[in-house]
Amino acid sequence: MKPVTYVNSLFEDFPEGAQNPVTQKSQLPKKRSNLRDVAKAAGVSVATVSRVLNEPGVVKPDTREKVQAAIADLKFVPSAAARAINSGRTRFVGALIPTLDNAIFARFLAALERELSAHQLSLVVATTDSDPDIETQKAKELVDIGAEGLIVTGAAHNTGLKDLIEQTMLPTIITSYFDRANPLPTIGYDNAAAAQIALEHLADLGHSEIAVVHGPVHNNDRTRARLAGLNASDCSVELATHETDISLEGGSVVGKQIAALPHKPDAILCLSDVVALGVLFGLQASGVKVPEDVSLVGIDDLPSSAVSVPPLTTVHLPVSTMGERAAAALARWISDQEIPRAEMLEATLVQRQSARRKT
Amino acid sequence: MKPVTYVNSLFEDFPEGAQNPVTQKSQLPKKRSNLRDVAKAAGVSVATVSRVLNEPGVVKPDTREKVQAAIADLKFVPSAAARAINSGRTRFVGALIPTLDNAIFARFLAALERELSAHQLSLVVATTDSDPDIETQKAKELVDIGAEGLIVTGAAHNTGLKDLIEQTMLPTIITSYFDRANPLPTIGYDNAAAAQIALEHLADLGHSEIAVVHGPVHNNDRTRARLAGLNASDCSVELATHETDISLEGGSVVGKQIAALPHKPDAILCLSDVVALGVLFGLQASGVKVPEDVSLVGIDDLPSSAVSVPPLTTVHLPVSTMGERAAAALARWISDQEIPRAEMLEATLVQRQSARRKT
DNA sequence: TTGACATATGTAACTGGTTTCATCAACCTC
DNA sequence: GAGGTTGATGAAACCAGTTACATATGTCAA
Repeated sequence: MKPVTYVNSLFEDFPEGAQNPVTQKSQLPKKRSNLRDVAKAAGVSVATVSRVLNEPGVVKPDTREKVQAAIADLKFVPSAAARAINSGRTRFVGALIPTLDNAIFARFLAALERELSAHQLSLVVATTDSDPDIETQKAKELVDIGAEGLIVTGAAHNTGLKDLIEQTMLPTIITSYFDRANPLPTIGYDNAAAAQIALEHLADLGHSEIAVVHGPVHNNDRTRARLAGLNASDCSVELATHETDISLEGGSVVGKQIAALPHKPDAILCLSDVVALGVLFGLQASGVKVPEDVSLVGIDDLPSSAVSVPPLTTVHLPVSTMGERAAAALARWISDQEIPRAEMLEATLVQRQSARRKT
Repeated sequence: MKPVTYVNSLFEDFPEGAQNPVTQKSQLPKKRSNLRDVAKAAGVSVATVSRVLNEPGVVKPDTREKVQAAIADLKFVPSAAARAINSGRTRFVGALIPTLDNAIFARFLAALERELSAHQLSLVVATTDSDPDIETQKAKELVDIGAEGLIVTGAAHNTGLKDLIEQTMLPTIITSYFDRANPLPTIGYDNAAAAQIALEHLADLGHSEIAVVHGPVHNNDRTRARLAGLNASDCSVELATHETDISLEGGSVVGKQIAALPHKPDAILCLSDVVALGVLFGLQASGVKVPEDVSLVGIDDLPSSAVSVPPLTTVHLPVSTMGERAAAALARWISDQEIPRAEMLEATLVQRQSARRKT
């Protein structure tokens, strides 16, 4: 074991301009003190120190004070690992998400973290870049450092990850996706239905030539499910699909392309709001007006969608609720061995001003 | 110790419509197998099993295979805690950030996580809502679960956190802030200078009446530093400050307020880009044109700033670089006990189309 | 044939906590 | 005053790994 050592001057000020020069190592290993040290210093047994830490009520007040003094004196900090080895609990779970760059995942994580925190669980975040191999790799790392459970995005994973989950029997919840028949519990929404809601709204408004802008279908079952929903719809519309990056830039590029089209579509359906906002910017930069010249709808309902000009008609995906539910379900799975049931959350249309009736 | 138990049917399919009903607990505790079990099954000693796990090269191929077979057979997964207790390493660090809702932190985290991952470190995220008490609380939880280091935002923290860091001697790096004289290493930019760059640009363009829109100053030393930079500037301009939430909505509200003003400012300086984009939306919704009627600049340089209409002139803050540097520095601090030096990253003006010369 | 040395494996101590069980004193009851 | 109960504490086992050291076997040179 390499003892962690410190330079003593860490908390002293150093002169201005003397660009903190401490690049040498410490001379005094000054080993971190442990339970035994504290027990010796306080003149009690290790059991008593442990009790002071965990059930202070059962030790006599003056003994307790002696121990606490020793703890403070030795700057004793209990080792998380040693505690974990006995309890079998590490008190954290891992979340595997494609990216942090899309606000939708940031919102999801925020809710997840909030609810996990309420259950005394911390959250380790790992981004996968939508690559199943990276996903599996990161999952292994999470297991390796002791994650007690996993939150994964979508239902498509490579066999490495499935094997890992099966072998370790790690409580794992699938989010952003709903499938009652999945062997692992899914907590999410029906992506196909969400896309259909958006499409039907456009059809209701009288639009029949619709451009669909979506992110990469490769390695993304949510996008594929949404596209499948569109194709399965019985609206009599004509769809032209455009694949691009799920980013403002990606959307903007497509927006400009569509603006340059000799024959423009009646409406544009973007399979996520970031892309929709990007398309809006791209159109506006090209002088195309929304919704006067073309209607635009998205899916997600990001905060930006409510304040953009015009505000974006979109399908609200309850990602915050999803985060809360997933966190609560995982917490109970871990603490009570209660396997969660699948939960479907409702996606709902939010009508704003970016889509209007065809004139 | 509560053994973690599982329902055996977890990976079996269940009939459609029978909404997975497994809410009962398992009958067979089926204790997780450990090193000793594997050793017994393979007919070798625990040391050999350990070697197969950690230095496979030194064990004879056929012994190794026997052991690996036993590992696979018993679905053995080494305990992270037991490993950590010997190595003293838990292989993860914590990051305390105000919120995930602002894309600037999401971008920072993404870079941080990427670089930490390259150093075999995982990242535990904790959001503080800019509340120093929550921050301290979460920091304690992070230490409690074994974080090997900490990344914190800004230099203002309550004494609880400072004591914790001092007592545990936990490697801790301050980001989003630069101060060579801080006892803890800071890796960030000069917030005052960043604000001055934006202000000087507006002054250079001939603007003299400038509205400043900023987030809450309470508990936010970065905002305060930026405001201080503005006040310390020798530009002969007149500043009117507006405080609002750091969000699109917050900015939008102020944008509408400014649009309704009988006497409008020449220019608007927003101390963060989210707010600037919100202001832009608010102005546009009120029929005020940027930059024709009023110039607008932000600070941060978010992806959205490059594609908005008009694209936003802003001050680029190198948060991705900051994330990488902080991760690298923390990783070396942890593994080599090498205390990082403070690093100042340059903030630079990015001229786009939202600010123009006063006519 | 023997000593030197490398290779492969096992034994047991060790990490830093928690927890069971035993001990002992003080108090209460009959 | 004997016997039972309660409260406070300690000794030692235990968790699941790693690792220092010892041992056994095999190879090669002298």
